[in-house]
Amino acid sequence: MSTKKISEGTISRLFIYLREITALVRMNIRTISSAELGERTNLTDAKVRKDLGQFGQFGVSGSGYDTGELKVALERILGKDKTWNVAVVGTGQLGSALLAYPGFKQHKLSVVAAFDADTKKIGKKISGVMIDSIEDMPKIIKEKKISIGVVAVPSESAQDAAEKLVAAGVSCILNFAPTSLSMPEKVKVKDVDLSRELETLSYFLANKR
Amino acid sequence: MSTKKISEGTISRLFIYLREITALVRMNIRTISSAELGERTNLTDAKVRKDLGQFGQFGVSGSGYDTGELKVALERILGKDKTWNVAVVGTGQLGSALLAYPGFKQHKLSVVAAFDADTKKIGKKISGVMIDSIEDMPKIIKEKKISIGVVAVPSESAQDAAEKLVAAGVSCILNFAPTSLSMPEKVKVKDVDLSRELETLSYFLANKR
DNA sequence: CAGACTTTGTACCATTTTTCACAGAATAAG
DNA sequence: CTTATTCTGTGAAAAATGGTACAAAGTCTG
Repeated sequence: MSTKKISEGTISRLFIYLREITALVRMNIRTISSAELGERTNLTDAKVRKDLGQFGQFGVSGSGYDTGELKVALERILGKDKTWNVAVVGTGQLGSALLAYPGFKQHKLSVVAAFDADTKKIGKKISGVMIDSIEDMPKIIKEKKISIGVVAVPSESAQDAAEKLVAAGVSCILNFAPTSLSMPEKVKVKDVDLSRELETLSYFLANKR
Repeated sequence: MSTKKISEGTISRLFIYLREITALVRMNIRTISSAELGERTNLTDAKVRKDLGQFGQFGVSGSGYDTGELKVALERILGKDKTWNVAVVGTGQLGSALLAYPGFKQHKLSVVAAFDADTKKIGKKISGVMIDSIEDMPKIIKEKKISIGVVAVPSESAQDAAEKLVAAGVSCILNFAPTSLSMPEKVKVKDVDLSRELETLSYFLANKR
């Protein structure tokens, strides 16, 4: 394994490159230059080369990158060959939508458990996933080898839900609650806050010249 | 207006501060120090002061920030005093969920139009919003003074949908399609790509040591 | 009202990220 | 084979971001 640490920005962009490269392969385009890949992803050629360069030398001077080769390399780098198990906490409007969301499966993530505090919901199924009691979380997380927890509860309960997930053993949290979670260093937290995205747009509109 | 450009990161954090401050005001807490605000938002005191400092001097040495005053100031800075109109293109699974999403209203965004290419859907309502034909987009966007367009169509049609929105007059795009949109400089594009967030988590899991 | 304490605003420094720019490698053309 | 062209990989410069530290300003206490 390479020793230097790769920035989150780079990782995020690698997925963008992979998406584009996959489309190119499908179109039977065999090679692409950093300049054109940059064009297609709205990034600069230098950034493309720097990002890719961190993992070795894929390019060929004078002709560019071989799409097929690059696709395989990126998939390996990005760990697209493994599947991870996911648990969703909260089965309200948002939680239910997430349970139905096909994107998890598409990205090798398998939603294998759902939890809710409402005892009336326990034992029922949503999109084929059984709803369990929060109390059974430690047992189920361990049994089903779940490593990603999705927090889809109201803000007030978000910190608590996240702590329970971490205590039960997950190492990544995907947080949909619009609140800042305090988590130990070792836990990876990813906030998905649609409100804030929307608000940023408001700011742009209010301040555009 | 201040002349220097404010970074997107700062803007995003201002909304976090505002959220926290709003909660504090509700709890009748009158002042707060940058240190404590930082604690509550998982940011450092210096960053809080630096962010706020870019818009003037709100703090009082020795006692901190007046929550009521700061709330008003932030709301003004962030344009929360105005309401913006939104149109959603695409009324499939995701589009429908967005039309039902209460977060828009909560953030002074009003979804006043929806468009779909499927003629069978036109004329129907989802969550109280009428679905119109893409052809009528220019007229409706203008009439209803819509400034934000939400792209909730499949990747293949995303670029086209975005271009139509921009041609009709919107200046911000919220893009849910997992593809990179090419847009004129002046248009603000915000990508919301749950897949990529998920994938980044996968990468973290695959490479955590 | 003096001295101890708190807390801001900012200048300075460190680190990370982005951009620039160019030597050298591969290709293409005559 | 030689020359022109394309395009990578990467140092070095520049910009952005984040963190430290402290003077100055305000508050609190007796």
